[in-house]
Amino acid sequence: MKAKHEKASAEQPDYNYETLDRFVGYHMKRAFNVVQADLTETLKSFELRMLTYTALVLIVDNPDLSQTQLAVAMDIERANLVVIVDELERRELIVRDHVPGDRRAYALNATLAGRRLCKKAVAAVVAHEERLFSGLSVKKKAALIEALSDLHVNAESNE
Amino acid sequence: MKAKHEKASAEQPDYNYETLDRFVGYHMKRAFNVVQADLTETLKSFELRMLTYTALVLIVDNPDLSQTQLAVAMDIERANLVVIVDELERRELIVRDHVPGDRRAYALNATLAGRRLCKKAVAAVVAHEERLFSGLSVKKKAALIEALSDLHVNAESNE
DNA sequence: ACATTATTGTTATATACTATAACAATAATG
DNA sequence: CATTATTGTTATAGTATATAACAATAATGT
Repeated sequence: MKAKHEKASAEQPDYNYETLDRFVGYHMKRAFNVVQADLTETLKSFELRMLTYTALVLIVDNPDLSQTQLAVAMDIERANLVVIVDELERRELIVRDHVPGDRRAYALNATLAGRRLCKKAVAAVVAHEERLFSGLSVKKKAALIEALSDLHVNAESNE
Repeated sequence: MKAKHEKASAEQPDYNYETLDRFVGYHMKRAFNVVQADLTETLKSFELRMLTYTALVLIVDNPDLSQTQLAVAMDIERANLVVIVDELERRELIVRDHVPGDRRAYALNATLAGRRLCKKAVAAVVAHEERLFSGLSVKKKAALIEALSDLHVNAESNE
């Protein structure tokens, strides 16, 4: 008989997950934890976090975006966007350009340094996903993306 | 031309997501946000959060679980489990039973009230998932679960 | 039997994410 | 010109997550 402190075999989980295993949401959470942990490591060398990375990518792909539009695109509250934009601006990766005719609004634009860092970070995230999803066929990966995007794009449409 | 403050058509998102859309992780995050928001609403009437719900389910399905085992099962730090178990204990949904021969450890067990609440909460989560994934065929839902669980179960095995 | 090492649960602390409310400045509307 | 709405910001609170350190206690090694 094993001593009590010996770790249970990793290949043979000895917990009863029968209830939780029925739920897609549970698997989504656990799987996303794995992805997020690896993504966090991947982005660390660029001194980016998931939110600042996402914001940078969206600003690069959508010149002249306003903060409100960026918050909507990221599905976060406007108030919580401020520190994200502040950080990207402080690092001179983006600028808050003034909008002619509207003194309230900014037009967010990436700098050259921002676009360069973005390109590198995207390449690193591509490698991170290739690593994580290497066991998934191209067909299954496409199906996964389709199912997940159906879920959140439809939810965005219903807002 | 539309006035500037008019909301863009919801059916026709006018953002360029071409970079982010390539990433499974991005879709996982966005889709999970949707699931989590609905789950939060679902659990609110039971005064449960996702973590206290998960803990309760695991304790019901695994009598005599230790706190360390529960933390492992939930993939969270032992330190962060304390307030979760505290709350379930305070609500008399679970008890911290002593372990004969080991004064350090507890055996976590659900009370009758805990099992009853768990049963109702699980039923509500079943309905929440049926609502959210109604557009997904049974086959596709199974494929989604398989892909996601492959990802996180494999990661758990590699720890 | 005793010293050493490991485990269990806890406390403290820090960071990040998320939600809500309120506000000033400014634009749009009536 | 008064009223309403928008943009961005500040403040605050709650939750989740990570790390370090510790006391009490069990397991291990000699």
